[in-house]
This record gives sequence, structure tokens and C-alpha cells, in this order.
Amino acid sequence: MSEPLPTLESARPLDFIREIVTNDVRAGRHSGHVHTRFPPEPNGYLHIGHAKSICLNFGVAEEFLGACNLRFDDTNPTKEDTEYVESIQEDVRWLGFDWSDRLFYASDYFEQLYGFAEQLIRDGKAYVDSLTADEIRDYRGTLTEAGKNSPYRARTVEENLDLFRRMRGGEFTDGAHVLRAAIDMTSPNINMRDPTLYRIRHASHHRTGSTWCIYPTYDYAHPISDALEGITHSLCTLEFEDHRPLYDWVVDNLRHTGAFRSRPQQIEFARLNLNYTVMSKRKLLALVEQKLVAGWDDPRMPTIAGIRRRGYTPEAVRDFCSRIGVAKKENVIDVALLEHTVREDLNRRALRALAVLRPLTVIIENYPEDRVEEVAAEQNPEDPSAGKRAVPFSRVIYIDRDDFMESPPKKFFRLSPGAEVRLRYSYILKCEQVVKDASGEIVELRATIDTDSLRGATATRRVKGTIHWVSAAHAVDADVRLYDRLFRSEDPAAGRDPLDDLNPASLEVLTHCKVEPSLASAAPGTRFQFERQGYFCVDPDSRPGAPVFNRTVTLKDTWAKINKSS
RNA sequence: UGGGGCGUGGCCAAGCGGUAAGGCGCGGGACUUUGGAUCCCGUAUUCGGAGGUUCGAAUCCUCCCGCCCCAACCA
Repeated sequence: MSEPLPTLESARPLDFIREIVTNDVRAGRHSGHVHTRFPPEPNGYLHIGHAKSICLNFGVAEEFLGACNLRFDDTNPTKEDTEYVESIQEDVRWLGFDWSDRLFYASDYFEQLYGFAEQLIRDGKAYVDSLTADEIRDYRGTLTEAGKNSPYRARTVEENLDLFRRMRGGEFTDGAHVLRAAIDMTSPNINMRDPTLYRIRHASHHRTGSTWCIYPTYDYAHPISDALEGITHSLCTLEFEDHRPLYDWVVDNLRHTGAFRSRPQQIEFARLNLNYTVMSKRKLLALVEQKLVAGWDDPRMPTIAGIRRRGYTPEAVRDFCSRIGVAKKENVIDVALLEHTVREDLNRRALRALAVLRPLTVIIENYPEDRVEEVAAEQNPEDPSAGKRAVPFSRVIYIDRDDFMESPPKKFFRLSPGAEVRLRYSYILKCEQVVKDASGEIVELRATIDTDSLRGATATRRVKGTIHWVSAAHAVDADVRLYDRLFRSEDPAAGRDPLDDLNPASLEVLTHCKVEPSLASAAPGTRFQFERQGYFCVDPDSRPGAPVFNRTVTLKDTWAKINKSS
């Protein structure tokens, strides 16, 4: 404990939350301890927006030598499922965070939560209300008008206790009664107008089964869970700002029970919004249920599972989270930043590969038919230690149709009739003849190579362009899915429903791609950079010999820019 | 119309009374066997607006404007 806290030494906290925590530690609050928690409700898969909260909570705990709990906020049995609690754990782990033995569930506290509720009743701070949901709404008043007390608010402690026990006992139907905190029906903060603490729900809970038929609300269970776990800083999103007085009310009115390990403080920050990206759980659920996507891990989904399958790395996601900052301002981050961090990471680590997405046959007339040469290709120019691989070269090769233009515009540096181009890692190629079929479609190219131009040869010349290729005789067939960005929700301004934006074209499957032989049995999850084309990840559905690739992200394409501007 | 928040370049974001960090994006250049990467350079006389205090304000005060959240027995 005498170990210096590194964060305290840094000149400036990274954000306002770390500043608050720093000050708390300096002031000796919570004996200098920092304990956070990531509290998802298991009602869906985690998405990129959750990554911000995960990185923040686990990150702060790590930086201040504290701990971060993983806690499932499973207080609403009708929406939750074990499939989600499993996927959430997998996703948090994938992001690189470890909750050690601190895995909790709000449902672990149901018994205690119930006991605290009886305590509130005994203290005259809670009562059983028997108004209908509609009536409660009417009594609550409006944003500008005060509410009024429920006629049941005056029930005696004994009556309340009896009713509450019978609620638990299953005597009543859903909605018949509700337990409410007695606070202030005239409060300008609507959350303080006698908020609901317990409701009757004859529903099976994914963990407690049918042992309960009354369930605590978030506002009641959350602060208590935090306090029981010794949480010091309870970080949540902005929409809970108005709930803070209630959070404090619950903790302060139950503190005398002596059961709490801390007096947690709720601190709010702005949630992540990404342009072009659907982030609403409701909508993502709809996509899955309507089978508009293959599942929660469809590579077009902005879920952690989806981007993992697509090829994003946890390092890139974490880097992204640290670069977007944490503040209270509503924000819409440009996905270009996410894509940037992904490219930056992958550029450093992904092995290079030659792959031709739209094959065009090229016959090299001055290259012997029976000859096969192995050219040395770098595994990764950014990382010499990755070594080299041998790629077979022969008389008939495929190049990408995009790399040939019969009548090229001025700045087109690739192949065209009579022009020369470098074949990556290999010879300089010159297009001698364009062969077309009856309909005028280009069928193949006849070309020659400069036999002295192989890399390393003394006579190596420079030509403007370099293109990728693959030997026809050695090529392996592959399926490649060229996804656009994450599932698009473009133009929020136009008010379009993201669900209407599912464009089938965003999932284009090319079945006749040709990739270099070394990729034949690449392991699922392996990431490659197809040179000049983008980053790709081997899909888990791949079978040896028949790889399936998902495009993670494109390369920056300056040609497209030049092309657009001219 | 009540309450709670927030307003710094296209998008984020530092800044906390001493004369606008950084990242993404964008523009230009160098280098290059990926039109990738890398490396340079440029990109807010101004901080929502108007007043005021001060030698000095994005930072303090006043008023105004704009945006977001809250009336689930959701979280």
C-alpha cells in the first residue's frame, strides 16, 4: 500500500473522471481505494458503445491500483437471458479485462434487497401502493405540475409490512401493488416523486427461477449493489444524472443497517455515439430477430462479437476508447477514427498476402510454360522480424480487373495497353495485347516481362505503379465478403429508420476470388492485409482449403480521391 | 412552461485569469517495389451570443440563445 500511485504523479488527469478520482484518492476518501464496476443488464449483446464504459471502468480501476467488478444488473427477468450473460463475459474478456473472482449479479442480493425494503418500511420510508399504473402516472403530476400523494401513502408500518410480505408470498397478481419510497411528490425532480422500489412480476428469472415474484427496480437495486460491493465510484451515463439524488437517498437511508462497505458516488459521463452506426439495443435486437443479419456476431453488426468476427482487434478498440476521451458533452464520433485505430494496429501486425478479388487472366508470353519460380515476399514490411514467404510465379497469372484500364485517365499508374507496371515482389510487366470475346468483353491480357527486373537484380528499374497478382496454376479459390462500414444508419438527420437501411449490397459475396496458396488453410481469426486492398480476417466458418474472408476495413485509397477530384 | 446537464475548428478534446495542446479528417510536399505505411508542412486572431470586471478572460460576473435528458411497475 506504500506503493506510489502512478496516476497521481502525472501532471494532468486524462479526463474529468480521473481528475475526480485523483482528488478523492489524494483526499484520502475511501481510504484511498478505488473500486469500480461494469454493470450491464444481460438483455442483449455488448456493442462498441459499451466498450467505452468497459474501458473506462476497468481502466480507472487499473490506473489507481484498484479493482473493477463485473456485475449483471439482472433485475428485470422478462428481458434477460443466460445467453447474454455468457456473451457479455466473453466480450469483456476479449477486450482484455479481468474481473478476477469479482463476478456478481444483482440477483445475488435479492434476499438482502428484500430485507432492506422491509427496513425502509419499518423506518416509515417506504409504503405499498395499490394504485394502478395509470393512476400512479396521474398522481405523479407532470414536468411542470407537482404530483400528489397516493391515498395509500398513509398506510401503517404494520399494514405495509403485511402487504409487502404477501406480495413476496405471491398472493397478488402483477400490477396489483407496488412498493414505493416515500420521498416527495412535489419534487421538481420527477425521480423523487415516490419512485417504485418493487413490482410484482410472476416471471421466471434466468438465475433465480421462480423463487421470486417481486423484483426490485434499477433505482433501488443499483445503489445498494454498489454499496454492498464496496464500489467507490459508480460511473454511468448522462441520462442517470437526474437519478443521482435518488441513488444518494437509497444509500443514505439504508446506511444505518451497517451492511454497506462504501458510500459510493455516482458520476455521469456522455455515452459513445458513432456516426453511420446503429447503437440502439432495441434495433440491434430487431435486426437479429427479423433475421436481417445472421446473428449478433454478424460481421456487419456493431456488437463486440460482430467486430471481433470482422477482424477488429481488442487493442485497436481500446486505443479507440482512449482516444475519444471522456466528457459530459453529447458527442458523435466519426467512425473514421475507429477505422484509423484498426488500420494502425493491423498495419503493424497483419501479415501481407496477395489476393485477386476480380481476376483477369494475364499470359506472359516470354515466360516458359513449364517454369515456376518462387519469389520472396515480405510477411510484413512494417515488421522485418516476421520474415519472408515464397510465392509461386508462373506464365499465367491473375491480376485484378481494377488494375487494368484500356484507356486510362492521366494519373492511372496501373496497367494499360503498352504500359508497364511492377508485379509486387516480382517482375515488371508490360501489356502487349488485349484479348476480347465476341461481345467486346476483355477476356485476357497478353504481356511480357522484363526478365532483368526481378527484385534484387542490378538492372532493377522504377515504374510508377505496383499491382498485386497470383499465379493461376497455384491460386486458391476463396470467398470474400466485402463489407462496407459497420451496419449503417446513415443520415440520422434525414430521420430514416436504420432498419430501412439494410442494403443487400452491403453484404457482397465474391465467390471467385483467387488468393495465394499460403492462405489455403489459414486459421480462422487470422488477419491479413491483402496488399493494396484492405485488411481481411478469416471467418470462423472457413474450412481448410476453402477460406472465407471478411473484410475488416479498407486501406486508405488515395486513387479513389484523385479519381473523384478529377 | 418545472428540474437536471451541455455549448472550444468538419468530428472528438485539452485548457481551470496570462494571451488557443493533441488526435481523427482535410490540403500540400518528401520518401517508397503496397496510389499502403512512414516523415514533414498547413489547417480557430478565436472559444454559442451580448454586455461587464481586469493591465490582461475560453477561463470570473450578468443577461440572452441553442442542444440533450426526465412524467416505465425499463435499465
